[in-house]
Amino acid sequence: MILSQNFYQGSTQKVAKALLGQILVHETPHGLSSGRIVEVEAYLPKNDPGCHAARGKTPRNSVIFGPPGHAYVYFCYGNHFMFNVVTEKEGVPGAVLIRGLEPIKGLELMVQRRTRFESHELGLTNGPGKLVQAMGIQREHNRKPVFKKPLYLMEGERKEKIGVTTRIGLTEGADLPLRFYLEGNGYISVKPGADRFSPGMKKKLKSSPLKKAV
DNA sequence: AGCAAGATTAGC
DNA sequence: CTAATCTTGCTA
Repeated sequence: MILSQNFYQGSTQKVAKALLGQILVHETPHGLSSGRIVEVEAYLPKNDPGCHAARGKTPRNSVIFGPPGHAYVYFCYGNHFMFNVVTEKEGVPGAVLIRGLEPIKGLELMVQRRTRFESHELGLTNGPGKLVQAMGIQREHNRKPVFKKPLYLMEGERKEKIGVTTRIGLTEGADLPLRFYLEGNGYISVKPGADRFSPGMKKKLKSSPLKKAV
């Protein structure tokens, strides 16, 4: 069953956890590829400086303010796209970033889409930029519904426990525990406990070394 | 109009 | 550890 639009209209954190274990599917002329969601991050409507919507509505982020169940595809660092699903009812800005997939179908297709990097299977979908590439998600998918073909989410299964950590790579709101993942899964982008800083955060730390980031 | 920063990745 | 790479949004 394809997840219906009302699956996404709840609170962002709730939807983020509910998305773990669900299946992301993309049907293209080249074939079908799919993967199970194993890692996500929540971006909240309120008190979340890390959310793109935190500084108000702009042409780029306006889709997060719109109705739930739509894709927010964001171009980052000049090389990579991020795939988010819009949450909350219309007018309330919230989104969930998909950060890790466990490949199910279309492995060949995924490898093909990422061949130029000669990635091994584990490196195929264990990161937001990677899975977007492996699934063949593109700029055009921005603002498209994810409760309709060709790019949509299906009901999956979750047996694993949900782990929680802070979000990865943020300069603002980096201390909030809004990253959720399936414990023990091999397709998690960054292992819990590993410290990693975004270029922006490094710069920030450098300019004020005394100001320790909690 | 110009510039800095960014929800990352791969390669040294 | 750091360059790559380019769009967006802010500042002048």
